[in-house]
Amino acid sequence: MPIIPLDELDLLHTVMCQAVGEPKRIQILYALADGEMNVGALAELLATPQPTISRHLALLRQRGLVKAQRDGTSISYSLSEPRLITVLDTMRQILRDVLEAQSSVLEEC
Amino acid sequence: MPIIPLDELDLLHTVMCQAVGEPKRIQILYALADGEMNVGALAELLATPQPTISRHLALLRQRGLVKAQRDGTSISYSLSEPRLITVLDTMRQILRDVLEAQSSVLEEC
DNA sequence: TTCGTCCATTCGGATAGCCGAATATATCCA
DNA sequence: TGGATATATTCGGCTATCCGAATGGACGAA
Repeated sequence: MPIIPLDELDLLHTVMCQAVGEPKRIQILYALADGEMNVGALAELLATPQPTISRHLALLRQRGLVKAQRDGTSISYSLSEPRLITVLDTMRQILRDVLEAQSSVLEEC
Repeated sequence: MPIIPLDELDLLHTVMCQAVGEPKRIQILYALADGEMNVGALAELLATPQPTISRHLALLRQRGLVKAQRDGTSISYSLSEPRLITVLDTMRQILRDVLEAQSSVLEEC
């Protein structure tokens, strides 16, 4: 396989990897996997201040991973890329296997 | 779906997401997808100083995502989780579709 | 044992990302 | 219009992470 250009990997990192590079954002993505939800509901469900939720949503929205739809005075967010949940589920499965294979993985972290 | 505990998501983030949270590390993982390689070869292939490569490899090794095997005076690294490449390929596909669907995704980043 | 090679680690400075608090914007209703 | 609700943005400070340079440690050959 040829080396993938660093430009493409930078883009992959910026758009996809950085998006899941924060636990709270992963939590938001999983919450939206159950269906669209507005900002206030997300803030309450995740027990997180509303500006924090809005900032994370703005980042995900700029990357095209979630969609926003205004509904009166509130705004509902939904996943625009459900495959992202598949990716996260696969990573969770890998995580389980890695932890099982080497239960001392995190001793140095 | 119930909320995934924040503890598990923290672990997922620390072990998996953070591992791919740096373009150079993604490049290393793809290089190792073609077969095991030692540190010097990686440094040359990726045109990167050896200490930088070693630091990234140490992080991946601590998380159980690559394996190290000493061979005389050099050390060969290989993927211990080839599924990680599948995950990255899926993210690249999602990236392509997202960019196609919304070619101005990155205008605000 | 000593040197040369390969790899790992440490240190300091710089940068990027996150959060809380405060503030701004937008929509609806009276 | 004016006020109330819902969401977005900005600002300052903090922490985490990266890199380059220098150093340290391990192995093999002579």
